Amino acid sequence: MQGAQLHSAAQPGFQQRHPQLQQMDPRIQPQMLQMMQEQASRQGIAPPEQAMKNIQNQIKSFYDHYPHYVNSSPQGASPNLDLQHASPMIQATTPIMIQRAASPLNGFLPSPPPTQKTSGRFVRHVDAALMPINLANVPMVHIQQPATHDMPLFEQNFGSDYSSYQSSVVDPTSPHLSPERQASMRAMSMPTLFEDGGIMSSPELMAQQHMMMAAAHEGRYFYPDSPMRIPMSPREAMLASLEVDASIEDTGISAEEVAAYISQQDPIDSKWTCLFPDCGKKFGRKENIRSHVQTHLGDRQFKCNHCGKCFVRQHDLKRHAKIHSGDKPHKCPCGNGFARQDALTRHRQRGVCPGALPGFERREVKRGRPRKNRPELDERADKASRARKMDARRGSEDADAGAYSSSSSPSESGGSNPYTPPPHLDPYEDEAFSLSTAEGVEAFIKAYQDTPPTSPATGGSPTSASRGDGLTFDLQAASSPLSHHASSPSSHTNQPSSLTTQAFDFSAPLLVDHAGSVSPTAVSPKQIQSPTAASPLISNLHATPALSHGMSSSASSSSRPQSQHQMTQAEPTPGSFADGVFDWGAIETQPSLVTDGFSPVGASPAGTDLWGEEDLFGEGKGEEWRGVGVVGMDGLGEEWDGEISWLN
DNA sequence: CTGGGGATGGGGCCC
DNA sequence: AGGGCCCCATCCCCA
Repeated sequence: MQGAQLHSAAQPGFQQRHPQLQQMDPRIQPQMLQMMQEQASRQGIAPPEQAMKNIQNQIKSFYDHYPHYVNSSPQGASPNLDLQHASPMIQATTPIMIQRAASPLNGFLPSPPPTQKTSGRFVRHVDAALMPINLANVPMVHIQQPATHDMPLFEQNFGSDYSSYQSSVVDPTSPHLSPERQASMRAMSMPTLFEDGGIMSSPELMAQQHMMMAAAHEGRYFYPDSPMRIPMSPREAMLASLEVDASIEDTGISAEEVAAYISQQDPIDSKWTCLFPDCGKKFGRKENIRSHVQTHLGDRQFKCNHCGKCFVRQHDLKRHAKIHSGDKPHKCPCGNGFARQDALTRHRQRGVCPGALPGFERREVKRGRPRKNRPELDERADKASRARKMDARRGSEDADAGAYSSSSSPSESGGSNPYTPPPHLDPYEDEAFSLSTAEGVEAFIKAYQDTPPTSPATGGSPTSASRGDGLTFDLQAASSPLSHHASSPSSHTNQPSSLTTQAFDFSAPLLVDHAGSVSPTAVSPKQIQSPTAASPLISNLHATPALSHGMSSSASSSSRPQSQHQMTQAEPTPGSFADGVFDWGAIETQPSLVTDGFSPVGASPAGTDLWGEEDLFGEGKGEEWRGVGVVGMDGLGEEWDGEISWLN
């Protein structure tokens, strides 16, 4: 706003067209106007009359506010001379960012002396970056060397309160800056004023900035090019030593104000108490409570120029500044890197990787919501067996009573949906469904069956279930061996005669070949199938009963469109996928596993056993593989382990 | 789509 | 000055 006014304040002929500026205030020097003219001429925008008046008012306001800049000038009312004597920081040909947005005359008028209290406890945060590029936003100010060597010392002019100066050291070539940031800073570097009466080019400026940073790095906290070896202020030196793109903000909060919130040291515990309302924290060290109170007051003087965040302590600023470099020097043996040591320590203490620290056992990395606690396989099999016995008994009773419709429509089967387990039922947690008694099982099954359908259902039947594609599975054949197998899961491995059993045992993988027959042989993901053909194959499989696990093989083979299946016999790959990937849990640990979600395929007569399929795609162990998984759910609401037939 | 839960980023603060 | 702990916010993954 103000900047925009200044922005339009100058153009060629500006001085001639507006002599009233000097007429109004003789302190306005020709050089000053010349500066404005030069600056504005680069902007190329004509000043409206109102803008000129605004400038007049602003200049007048400035000198009304800081009259001593006129009176104290050894050479009369010369703002320019005041500039030279104002501060060695300004006098030195050093890139110092003067951020005093409160005055639109940045770079033209001397910085005011340390103010008395400015804005109470509120932070008077100044961010030049928010201002448009104009006269008020000249980030780099170069002032020529003073003609005289008897300039006043920095401290004489400004006392010890350097914090009143919102200055910063900016090094666009800092290795801590990203290339993008460096480029942007180079682009933002404005020509420098007053350098030998002219304008200093950006490369020269950057070279000097680099010199100063180098000096700071070597512990020589003087402004370069200064024959007087003008020392930096302590804060400037501190920032220079940090070698970060930072600046010091004037928050307007005095030390006295901070101290006002610090109690006297407790004679008993030798601690200081924070007097800020509703705080009362105690601190054992004065400096700690001081910075604590500063956080209350918002007295954050250390500003990161990269993101604008401010900190109470320079230590925090320095630590923060590292995040902008993207550097993560703290490496874990697992390959992860961290910007901070404590982050690495925490990571290794979690035991989520091979780099776990001694004493912190490595555990499986599993992000996201964990699965429901599942009993061991034997326990699940036992419970499922009990459930199926109940299922079979219920099924036969219902068959006698004609309770099940042979229709595939859920509405025709009384709305019961065998694919929709009641979400509120958990037989492991709900005492109302104690599965140790027949009544409990009955209650569970009934509640299960009464659950309204929430997805397309195929209905239930004492002897069959129908898929959406019209294929009917022999559920009687499925459920009976299941019960048998569930009680002795290991007795059926690799026995073609117990295909339906294997479908829910999942202790061995199955392969559905082009003929529709199911092979229990352990198969490799490297089924012979071109990657391009694999994808449509999966969709075809999904639409057809290619996954006949859990159903009779005759049913699946009879309806398979054989032309779409070009699989050949798989080769067992011991030690590879065949060892573990066919276990559902192991599958999930494979990276990049993608599934299309559960698609119901079949159900037991009483609806207590469900099974469906999932298309799968994954990458791992240097291979890319696709497959179709089968997952079952027993009458207890528990998932069975799944199974995958690898297609490529 | 939503919510739960673990991992990480990062600030406050202590030592 | 720097390391480390605590805590909170956010991200990410999953059900």
